[in-house]
Amino acid sequence: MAERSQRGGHSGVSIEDVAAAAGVSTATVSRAVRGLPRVSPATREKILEVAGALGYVASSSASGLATGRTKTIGVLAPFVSRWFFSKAIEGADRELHARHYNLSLFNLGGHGSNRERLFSKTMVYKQIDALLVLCMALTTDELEHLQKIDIPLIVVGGHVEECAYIGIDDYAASSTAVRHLIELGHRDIALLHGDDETDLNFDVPRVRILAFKDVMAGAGLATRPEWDEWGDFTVRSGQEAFRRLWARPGPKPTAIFCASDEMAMGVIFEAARAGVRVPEDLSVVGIDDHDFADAVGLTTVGQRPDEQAELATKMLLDELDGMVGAVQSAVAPHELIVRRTTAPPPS
Amino acid sequence: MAERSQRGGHSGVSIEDVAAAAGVSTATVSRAVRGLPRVSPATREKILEVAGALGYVASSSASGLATGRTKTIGVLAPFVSRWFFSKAIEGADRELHARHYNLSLFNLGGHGSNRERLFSKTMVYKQIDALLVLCMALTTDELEHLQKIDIPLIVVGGHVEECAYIGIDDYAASSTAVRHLIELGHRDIALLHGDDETDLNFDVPRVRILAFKDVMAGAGLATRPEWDEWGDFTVRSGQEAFRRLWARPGPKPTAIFCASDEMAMGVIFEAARAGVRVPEDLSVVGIDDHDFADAVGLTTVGQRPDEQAELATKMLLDELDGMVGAVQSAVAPHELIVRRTTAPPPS
DNA sequence: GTGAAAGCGCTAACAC
DNA sequence: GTGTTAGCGCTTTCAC
Repeated sequence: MAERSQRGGHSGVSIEDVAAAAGVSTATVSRAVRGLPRVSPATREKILEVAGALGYVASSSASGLATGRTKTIGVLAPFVSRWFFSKAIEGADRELHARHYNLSLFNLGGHGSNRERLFSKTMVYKQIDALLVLCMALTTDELEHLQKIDIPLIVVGGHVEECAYIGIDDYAASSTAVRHLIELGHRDIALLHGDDETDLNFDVPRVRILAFKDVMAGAGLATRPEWDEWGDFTVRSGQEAFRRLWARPGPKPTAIFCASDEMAMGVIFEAARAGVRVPEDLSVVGIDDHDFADAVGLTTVGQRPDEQAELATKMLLDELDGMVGAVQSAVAPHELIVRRTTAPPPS
Repeated sequence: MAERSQRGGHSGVSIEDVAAAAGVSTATVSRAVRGLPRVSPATREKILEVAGALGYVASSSASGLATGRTKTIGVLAPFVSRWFFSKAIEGADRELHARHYNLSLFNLGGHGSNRERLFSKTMVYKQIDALLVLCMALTTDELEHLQKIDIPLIVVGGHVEECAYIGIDDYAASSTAVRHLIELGHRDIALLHGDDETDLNFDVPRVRILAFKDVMAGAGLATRPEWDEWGDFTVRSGQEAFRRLWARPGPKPTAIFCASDEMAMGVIFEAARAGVRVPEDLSVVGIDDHDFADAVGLTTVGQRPDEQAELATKMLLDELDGMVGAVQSAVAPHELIVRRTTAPPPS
C-alpha cells in the first residue's frame, strides 16, 4: 500500500523481509524472535541480528489475528484523575508491563452521557484479552453487558454482582475509623458519606454509611440526621459539607467521619478557613491514605488501590496463561493510620 | 481454535456468519456495518439487524491488518497519578473517545529501570497510529527512537527537540507569578524549583528558574543562593524544602515562588505546622491550578493540561484523517489566579 | 531443526 | 448495489 522505506529500517519491515535477509523461512523467524525452542543457536543468533538491524517489530494486528490474542487488557475507569483510579491504573500497568501486555484505557467519564458505547459497540469486545473494571457505579444495563462478556473479568474496589472483585472490607475499614473516634472520647460524630444514587449499582457508599450507624449504635451513641452530610468524594464537596454543617444553628459535632480522604481534606481546609481548629475543636478522619494525607497530617484508614489492581491484573494474566480459577475474589488489607487530625474532644 | 459459542451470540461471530445469516456477501456486510455508501437501505437495515442479533463486533486485529490502521493512539507518560498527567490523559481520552479511537497507555514509570523497552521493542511500533508524549524527561537515546518513528507524533507540556509540542509559555507564566509577588511589595523571594537532572532533556524546570532570575534581576532584586531550594514536583519535596529553608539560620524570605502547585502546597502545609502564617508571614505562589488549589486558596498561574492534550490529540487525528500539516506546535494559555496565599509582606 | 502452506477475519479493488 | 477475489503479516500444524 504505502511504499516501504528501506533506509534505516523501521516502518514496514515484515517477517518476510527478515526471513529473506537471514536466508531462512518465516516460520523460523517467528520461532526465533519469540524465543521458542526448536531453533538452533546459530540460526537464532543470526535471525536476531538481522531483525535488529532491520528494526523488525512484529505487527500486533497480524499476530493478533493469527493467535486470537491481542496481548492487551482493557481497564475501565470512571475517572482517571481521581486518586483511587490513577493509583489503580499505575498498579495495573506495573503488572502488565512486567508481563509484556498493553493497557487499553477506557474512561467512562462520570455518569450519563455516551457511556454505553463502550459496552455494546466496537470498543471493548475483540480488542482485549481480559478486562479490569475499576470500582464504579454501573447501570444495570452496563452490568448485563459485562456479565455476558466471555473474557476474564475482575473488578477492583467495589462489589459488582456475580463478578470476582478485589477491594478492602469497607464495613470493617469504616468501623475502624469510627471506633477510633469513639475511643478518643467523641460522642458527637458527624458523617460525611459518599454518593448514593440509587439507580446505580455501587455498594461502597452504602456500606460505609451502614458501618458508621452500626458502630455508633453499638456504642450507644446517637446519630443525628442533621449531621449526616452528603458528598461526591471530591475536595469541593467536603468543603461544602463543612460549610453546611457549620452554618446550621444548634450544637456542632466534635468529630466527623468522612468516607474519603479527599472529602476529609475539603473539611479540613474549610475548617481552617472558618477558624475551626483541627483537631482541637474538630477531629477529622478519612478513608484512603491519599497522597496528600501525610502532608496534611490526616488520620485515615489506608488502602492501596495500586496493589489491589496489580493483584487483580496478575489474576487476569494468570487466567490467560491457562491457570483456570486464577481469577477470584479477594479482600485487600486496610490499616488505621493515626496522624494529627484526630484528638480527644474539647472538654 | 476454540469452539464457537452459538447461544446468545457474542464471542467469535465473524463477518462471514453475519453475511450468511443475512444472505449477502462479506463485502456488503463490511460496508454496511461501517456506514459506507453503496449499500441499499433495505440490505443495510437487514444486515444491521442480523449483526445486532448475533452480537457481531468486528475483530480489530483483522481490520487492523487489512487497513494498516489500528485505530488506537499511544499515550506515553512518566506517571499517571500526578495531576498534570492524569488531567492530560483525560483530555486526550475525550477527543479519542469522540472520534472512536482507543487509547493505549504507556507508563514509563519515572527514570531509569526498564524504560527503554517501550521505545525499542514490541510496544510502541506497529500497535498505534500516532503517539502523544506527555511532558517528561527523555534520555537522548529515547529521543532518538522517537525521532525515527514514522507516525504522527506530538508532545504536550514540554519542549522536545524537533518535535511539535503544545504547552504553556513557561517563561511567561513563571514571570507572571514572580511579578505578582514583586508587585505585592516582596523583595525577599525564595525559589523552589523543580527537578533538573542534566542527563535528561527536560526544559521546563530550567526555563522556570531562568524566568525567576530574570524577573528578579530586572526588578533590581537580589536572589540568594541559600533561598534557592530544589524539589521534584511532589508535595513531600515542598514540605522538605520549607523545612530546610526555615531550619537554616539567618533572615527568612517573605515569599516563595514554587515551580508547581504540589510543591507549593507542601510548603503551605508545612508552614502551617511550623506556625508560620500564610500569607501574613509568608506568601506562596505556584504554577498549575491543581485540583486542590482552589480549596487551599492557593494563588497560582493556572494551565489546563486536559485542553492541551485534547488539542494535541485532535491534531494527531486530523493528520491521520489526511490533513497534512495538522500537527504543529502551539502555545497554550496560562492565567494568574490570585487567591489567598499571597499578600503584601509583613511591614 | 527447518520449511511449506493453510488459514486467522477483515478490507479493497475490481467485476458485474 | 452487490459479489469475487486477493491479499494484510503473522502463527501453526505437518512434513521432511
